[in-house]
Amino acid sequence: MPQTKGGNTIDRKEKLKAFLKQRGFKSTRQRDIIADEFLKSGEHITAEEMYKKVSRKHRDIGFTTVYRTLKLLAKSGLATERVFADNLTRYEPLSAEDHHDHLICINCGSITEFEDLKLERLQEKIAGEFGFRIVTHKMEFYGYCNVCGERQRKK
Amino acid sequence: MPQTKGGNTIDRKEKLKAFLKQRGFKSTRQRDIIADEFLKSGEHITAEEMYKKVSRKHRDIGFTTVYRTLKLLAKSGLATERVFADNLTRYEPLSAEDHHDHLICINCGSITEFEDLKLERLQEKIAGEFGFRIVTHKMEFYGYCNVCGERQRKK
DNA sequence: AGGAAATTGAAATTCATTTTCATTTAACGT
DNA sequence: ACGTTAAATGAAAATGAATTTCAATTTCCT
Ligand SMILES: [Mn+2]
Ligand SMILES: [Mn+2]
Ligand SMILES: [Zn+2]
Ligand SMILES: [Zn+2]
Repeated sequence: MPQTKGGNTIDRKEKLKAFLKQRGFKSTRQRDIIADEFLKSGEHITAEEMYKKVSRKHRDIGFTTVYRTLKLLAKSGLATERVFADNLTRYEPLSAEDHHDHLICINCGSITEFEDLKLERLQEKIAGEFGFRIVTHKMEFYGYCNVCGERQRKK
Repeated sequence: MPQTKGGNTIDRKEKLKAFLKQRGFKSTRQRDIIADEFLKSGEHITAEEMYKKVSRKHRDIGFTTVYRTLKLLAKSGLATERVFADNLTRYEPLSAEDHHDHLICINCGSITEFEDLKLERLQEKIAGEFGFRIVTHKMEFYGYCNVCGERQRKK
């Protein structure tokens, strides 16, 4: 039973259905398959990657639909859009309440997540000094992960 | 005498010349003009915007040269490349030693800069807990600046 | 089942960025 | 100053991810 951030896959698919119904959108075979694959993947995945993954089993599902479904998941609150330094749009399963930031290795590309309340509070404090009301923020660290850092030191 | 971050324009143009010479690159009329306009502008400017600005006075200078010169300035350490949420590459005059982060208004687009040592230290601390060695980071706040925040409250 | 409205997927479009290539120009030695 | 060579320039073309278009298909509701 693959447990993912923010709830299990079944709960989330319910949430998607509710979202669709509420907006007058339709439940389709394609959306079901894509949401399923996506929600259990737990990655920071691009539309292209997601398309490749889905189309292995389902040749008839097109890239455009995958692309649109990921956008839809983001709008429904089940996914978050992220753009890191490579300038590709990535999606990750995430409920609206969750929040975390990222450590990105510039050597191996690994992405580590973290959550730090002190950091969030300090951000609010800094913004407050400028009379600035934060809606979202982007906090990313680029450098060497512990694996790549070790390897480098040995050289 | 327009004083810009990280030194005056003349100093910086010296630095550029040194960089060019050291690498076997050439000093050209175009590079001179573009660097001049750019260094005294002090903005977060796109290649397109910079091109428009430059080409008003110098119709013969092409977009490609502006684009390439901005990249060159970045490599020489006189400019920093930034990509904010609109996904356009912007350049700002900046010496290598300087560092600051940004508050970006999602209503009026204004960009405010700040520097916070506590924040920088906390970032190091967090990274350290993962054995992660930071090379660069991206810290951006998106929300309402004090002007737009006020206006909104009045509605 | 019937019909309106949404969805799909292939292809086309957009748009910033980057590359190509023929021509021009700067730098250096003579 | 002159010639040589390598770099720079600028127009145009290419790239590539993101987005839109549109005819055909599917879903949803009565
Ligand atoms: Mn994440
Ligand atoms: Mn800045
Ligand atoms: Zn790594
Ligand atoms: Zn504002």
